[in-house]
Amino acid sequence: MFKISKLTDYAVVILSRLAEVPDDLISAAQVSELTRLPEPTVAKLLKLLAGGDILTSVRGAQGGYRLAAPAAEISMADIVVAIDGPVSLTACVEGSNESCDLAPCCPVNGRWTKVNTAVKSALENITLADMMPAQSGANPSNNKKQQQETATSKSIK
Amino acid sequence: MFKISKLTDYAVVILSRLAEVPDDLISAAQVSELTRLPEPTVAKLLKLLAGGDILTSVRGAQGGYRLAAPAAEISMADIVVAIDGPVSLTACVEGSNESCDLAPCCPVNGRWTKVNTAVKSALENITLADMMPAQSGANPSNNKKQQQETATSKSIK
DNA sequence: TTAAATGGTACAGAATTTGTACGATATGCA
DNA sequence: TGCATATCGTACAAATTCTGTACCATTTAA
Repeated sequence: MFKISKLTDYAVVILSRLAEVPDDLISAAQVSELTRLPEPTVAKLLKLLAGGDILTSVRGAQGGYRLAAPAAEISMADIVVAIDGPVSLTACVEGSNESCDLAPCCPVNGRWTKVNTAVKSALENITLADMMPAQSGANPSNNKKQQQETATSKSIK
Repeated sequence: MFKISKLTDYAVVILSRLAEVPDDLISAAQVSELTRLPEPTVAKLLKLLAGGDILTSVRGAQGGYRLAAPAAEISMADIVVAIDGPVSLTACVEGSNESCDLAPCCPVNGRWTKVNTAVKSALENITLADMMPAQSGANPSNNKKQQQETATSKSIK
């Protein structure tokens, strides 16, 4: 159904918790407690996020994880890539080496690239900071925008 | 991996074939032959597309399918919705009634809506015509629209 | 040296997607 | 009227992918 994986969803939950205390080093066990997510899953996600350079990890006793950059500099695209791998909507996207049996006669060969690029830039323009609840001084002007979604999709047809 | 379903991919292949002969009525068997896709799968897709008002169907002998609108008026969002259902990246998106166990303590509650909207509008700004190979006499006026997409998604943030 | 914590790999269960089949319904034609 | 053609709707099994968990190796502070 064209959805983001549950793990990516969890990742955002974890990251926004970490964004609240950007200077503290937090262990997987603590993150699990903060987010109420199962610890093995949390550990796996933290590893993936660290591998994607979204988190900085410190090994050894008293170690843990910390955001590698301010929340406003971490895009949704970064997170999705870290968890789910490169954004490639189909095998037909340029750069993907997967073969397509229909390639010779396929009329849309290579065309998905446009869609792929569009979706990717949509994800690049939303940051972790945008995903966080409006903090004390933040702007509370989201409600209007959210109701647009229905109207927008209707207007197409 | 954040990808579009294979069926949606097939659907675009089918639709672009049909777009080449917008006035002809074509049966599922013929579409199968044109696209080299298995017939049962083609039949299923055609049904879904007809249900989504992307194709017009004519029942009975000499019946078949035909595009319900010019290719330039069919957006990728329409196609994705017809095949995969409404675009809802996670359960947390407004409008979805799925419950989320973490709702009470979830810091990103409702925030996915922004991402959802951004992705949706990216899909709405690409039409079936954009997915087709540049035809001889076809109107080559799609390019402008495609550059808008980036601007559009930017304006979300 | 020991305990705390991450890093990497492997794996079973669950959920989703994919592809297929079958009977019902509608239409054109002889 | 009766038959052949072709869509419509539903149901289902196989295959793939996702999800969650466990285990052991490696690193570092005390």
